[in-house]
Amino acid sequence: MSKDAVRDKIIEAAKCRFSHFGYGKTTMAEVAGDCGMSPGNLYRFFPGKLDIAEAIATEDYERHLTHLRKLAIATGKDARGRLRDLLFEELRRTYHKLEKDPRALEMAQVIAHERPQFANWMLSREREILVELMNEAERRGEFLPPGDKEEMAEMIQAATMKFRYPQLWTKLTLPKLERELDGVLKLIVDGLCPERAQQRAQAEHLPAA
Amino acid sequence: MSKDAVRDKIIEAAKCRFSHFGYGKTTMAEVAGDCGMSPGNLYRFFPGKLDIAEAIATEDYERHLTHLRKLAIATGKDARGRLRDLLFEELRRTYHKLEKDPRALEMAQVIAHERPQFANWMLSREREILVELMNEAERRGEFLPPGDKEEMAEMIQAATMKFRYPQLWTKLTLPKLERELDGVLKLIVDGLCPERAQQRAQAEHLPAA
DNA sequence: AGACTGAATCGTTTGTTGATTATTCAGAAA
DNA sequence: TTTCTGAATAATCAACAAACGATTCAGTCT
Repeated sequence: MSKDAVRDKIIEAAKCRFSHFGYGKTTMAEVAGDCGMSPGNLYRFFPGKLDIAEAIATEDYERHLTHLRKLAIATGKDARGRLRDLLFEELRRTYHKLEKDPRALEMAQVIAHERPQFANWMLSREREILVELMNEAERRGEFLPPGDKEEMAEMIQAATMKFRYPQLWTKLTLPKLERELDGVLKLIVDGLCPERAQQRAQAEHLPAA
Repeated sequence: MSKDAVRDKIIEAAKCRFSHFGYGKTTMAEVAGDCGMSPGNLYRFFPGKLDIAEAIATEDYERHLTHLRKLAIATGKDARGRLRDLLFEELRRTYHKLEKDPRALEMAQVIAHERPQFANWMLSREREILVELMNEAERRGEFLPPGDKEEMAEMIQAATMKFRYPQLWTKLTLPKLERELDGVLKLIVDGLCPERAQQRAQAEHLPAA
């Protein structure tokens, strides 16, 4: 069997154990046993237990990212709608995952705690997609984000941080979170700047060109 | 001595102990001793140890709120500048407090954990100030926040959540946080909506009224 | 030689016991 | 009667020991 195939087998076995009994209650010996190998041999494929969990999380997140990418460039929606879909999908996914599945919550917490860089990696991958969304918007002439797109993506992430790991921050229910996210989206997209409304009022008084 | 005076004395003694030895390492017997009374007697003034901590935090936060209120209606700054001052003050205060003072961090964590409602109370008090800021802006004709002000304040808080307890979320340094907050503020105030820029462009082509 | 095993190591978790301390309350003092 | 005390209670914490399990590596197998 190829090295990669063995790796996948280990990931599968671990995924099964982790989701059934939890990360903490799964031993390396058990995973090795499920794969028909000795515990020591696992270390030829992964540096440690945590790295197996990380591999599982990475695989899962990559799947999620391809989904988000589709939303980012979907036809039949304007840029605002696509951004909304993106952010809502993100919110719903983590909400449901952490809500109903204590195993997933445990893994998320362990990884967040032991591998702080992992969260940064996820954010940066998602930022790429936000940039894609803005590039697509520019291509379609929908959007004129002032300034650097990468920086804009960073700011969107900062402003929507509350909705990224919702249950770590608040005890709000999903509907409430969704209403708030809609509000923040509106804030981000429309702004509340003074000239804005003045301009809009001005524009309404112009004769239709 | 009046009941209130005794209460204050207890708060003073506890504040002294908490800031010197920490909440966990301070016993009710010690606080009572400092006040020249028996431990049991404390319970005629406070329901429990945690309530003393809460009273201290409340007092401290009220002081902070009056400071914020001044910033919210300060003359010589436009609404945007006042909002910026407000949010920056909030960020700097908590950053420094939690950064250099492990005792304050401990108290914040204990209260946040045992009295989840307290954080909500703080948010709602701050929201009042945001509403004041917007009312003042309206009075001065600086601002035209569309829609309900209370709701707008809620959204501003949601979008700036990351900067409220910065060290719980990230390991970013204060300068980086400040740069990000500026970016988010820009996002909030200006928005990145398509029409916005179009309108601005349009407005530039208008003859000066 | 390279792939693998499994016993030994060593850090972590778990469980236990004793001490400490928040909280209560029967009664003493005012 | 009201205010306060301090011993009694019950919950929590700290320290220590035992068990467990991640990781290593000397040695076996192919």
